[in-house]
Amino acid sequence: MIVIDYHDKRPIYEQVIERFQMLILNGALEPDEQLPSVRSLAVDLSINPNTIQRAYGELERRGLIYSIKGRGNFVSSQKDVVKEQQELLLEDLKTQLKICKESGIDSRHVLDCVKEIFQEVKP
Amino acid sequence: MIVIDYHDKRPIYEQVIERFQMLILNGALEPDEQLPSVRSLAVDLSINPNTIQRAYGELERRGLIYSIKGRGNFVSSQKDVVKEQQELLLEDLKTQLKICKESGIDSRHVLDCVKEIFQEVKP
DNA sequence: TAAGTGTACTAATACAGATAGCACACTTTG
DNA sequence: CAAAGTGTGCTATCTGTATTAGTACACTTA
Repeated sequence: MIVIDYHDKRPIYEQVIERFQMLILNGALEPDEQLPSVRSLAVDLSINPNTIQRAYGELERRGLIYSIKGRGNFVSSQKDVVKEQQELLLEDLKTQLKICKESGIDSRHVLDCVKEIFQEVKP
Repeated sequence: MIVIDYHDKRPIYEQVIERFQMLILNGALEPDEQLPSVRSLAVDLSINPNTIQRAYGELERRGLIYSIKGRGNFVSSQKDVVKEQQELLLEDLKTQLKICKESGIDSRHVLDCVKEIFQEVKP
């Protein structure tokens, strides 16, 4: 379910956050579905439980999951939160777009990238 | 010419690199134009000369500038390098686009962002 | 009761960012 | 020629963060 890329220079906990956030935002993980326990996931990924806990803590802070002591962590069921996090991703996208624009890249090249990633683009 | 944003969590030298790269890629800095000296820029920005040197070293590694001992650093005059760096920026953009797509964001919303940043988009 | 779970805390290690200071070679300018 | 400015390289130090390790406690489930 989760894969750590050690060639990625970002910290492990950030990778865990990003992966779970994707799975929640695109609906692969359904509301109230249980996440792997802190300890079991730590064993699976061969990393320290503290690192997983840190990631889960951040996901909870974002409202994407909720935790129940002694039971586990579960996917949040609020659609507002999904919308909100997607908006934040679009803000990041805008930042990258601005960099491209201010670096003299033509909008045509940018649109080509969008088409390439999203395959089909509605007119 | 260069502004450091201390609310930006990225390291200072990366900000310096990005700012100069933009100025070079969009043509604000012309080929063979001299950059501020390591020491003078360090004084201007109130940061350590080593940090500037690190940024200049990376810009030189990318082929965007060249340095002459005892004289200073100057903007490179090779257009290939500009193209190459713009391609790298587009790769970063693709990465962000993939994240958006895999997070269940519709291509319409992405296109809206492109339109917003680039104002006018050719059909 | 025992096992599994979340949570909180401390300690230790490792690395990167940034600063400080120094030394040397070179070029330009007076 | 001498001085000032420049790039370059080096070491040392401080700070913050990431990560691991270990422990302890409260809660839930089987």
